[in-house]
Amino acid sequence: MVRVRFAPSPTGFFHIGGARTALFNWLYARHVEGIFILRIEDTDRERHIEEATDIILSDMRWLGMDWDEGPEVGGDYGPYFQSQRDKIYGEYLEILGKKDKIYERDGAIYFRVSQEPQLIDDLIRGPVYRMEEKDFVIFRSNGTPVFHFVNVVDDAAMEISHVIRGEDHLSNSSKHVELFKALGAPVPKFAHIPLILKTNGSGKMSKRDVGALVEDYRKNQFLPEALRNYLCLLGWSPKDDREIMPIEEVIRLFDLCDINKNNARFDDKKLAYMNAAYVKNMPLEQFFDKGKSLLSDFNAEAHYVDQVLTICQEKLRSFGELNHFVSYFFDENFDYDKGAWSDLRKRDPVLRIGEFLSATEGIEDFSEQKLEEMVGKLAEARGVKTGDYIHGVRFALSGRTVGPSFYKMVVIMGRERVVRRLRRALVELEKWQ
RNA sequence: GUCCCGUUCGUCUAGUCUGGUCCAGGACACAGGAUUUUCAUUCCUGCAACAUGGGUUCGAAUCCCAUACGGGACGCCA
Repeated sequence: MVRVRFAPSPTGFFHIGGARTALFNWLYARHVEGIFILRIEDTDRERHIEEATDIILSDMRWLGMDWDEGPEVGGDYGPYFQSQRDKIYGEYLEILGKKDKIYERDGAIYFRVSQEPQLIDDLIRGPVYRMEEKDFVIFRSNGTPVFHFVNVVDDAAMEISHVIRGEDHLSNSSKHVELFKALGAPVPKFAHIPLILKTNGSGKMSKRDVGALVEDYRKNQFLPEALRNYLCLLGWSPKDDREIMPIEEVIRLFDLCDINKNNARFDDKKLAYMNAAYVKNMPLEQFFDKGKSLLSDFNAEAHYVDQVLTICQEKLRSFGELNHFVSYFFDENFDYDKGAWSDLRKRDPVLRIGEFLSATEGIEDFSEQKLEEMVGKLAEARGVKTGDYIHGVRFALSGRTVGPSFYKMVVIMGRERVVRRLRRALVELEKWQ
């Protein structure tokens, strides 16, 4: 039975690198129908463990990862918080004592290394040999156990079969292999996954980098499926050029031996592209639900909101932009974009807006088709391009030169609102000419 | 400094194990163009890489060695 674990330290943040490590563990467990364990490594008692743990649990759930054993779900190998496993650590320390593998110095307990090269059986990198030269502390002089010790004891006690973790731990693995052997426990298989490098600059991504935290993406309304999909592709690929793919398909194909050896640089542009693709392909019902919750501040009629959302889906790249993208639909006091105006003014916008306004009075049916015909006739009669009307009127109605499909926008706004806004624009833009 | 890992377009990658089908494929980004409605949509086109040097071989992106470069680890942090 494959048993893997993700063992974060509750630092108060859940960063992208940790999320990817968790994801690869989860994918592998689901692929082989094994057990995915979440273990909280809270040996550093100084910190606020409850809140910090909640952040990890919440962000993992947001990304769609569930765990078979761990906090809130329990399991036969608990407790799953290291702070509650002192008794177990004491027992394992005794084993090392009986085998004469440890000694005390300055109040701390040291582990005696063998000074022989240790084999790290790595599924991604192949066999790696590394020798640990110096004895190291496993219990501090204040009586608390150290990471290397608790990590190995827990992996042994929880019968972890595969240790999937970041490559920054590869050098630690020689310590850990020695500990497993000294404890008389089977040495697990290892899979050291490549690191995620900063988008700009050198070195691995750290908590302080922009966009390094999962919560940043939640706040900015990224779709979790998109972030997850992107993370799957950082160091792994289906090898057939597919990129946007359902998680079930990733689970079906995922295997440790297909993970890349080299580090990957985080590319926020590609993530943004993926998020846009997910937004565009969202089922309309889901798009409505998500959109409505974000637009609740506008206090607009539900039907109007639905209509606005419907015409915006194809243009929207991120829900983080939704509020701004549609604000003028609901707010009569929108501003006119001065930069856009300077590009527009050579098209005689005030003249076109006036003509458009007069013409709308002549059509009974305020529909896309009629409006399009109307603009076509106007343009022909005046010898200008239809775009001149569209640009000018869009600006009058929204203060911008970009937005959803023009005729759809006009129809949804409705005659009354359109007329009111065009009149206001004529008065204000007159001064700008 | 010591030890460990890595090196294909600017970025993510396919191809490397099982050398010839690769004058290296896809995607993002970027640059042009098209859609007689803007574009932050869609489509098309273009740009662009096997780190370097040796070796093995009829033949090397693919195997071996060295160098360079990048990354990581060397805590009574995790």
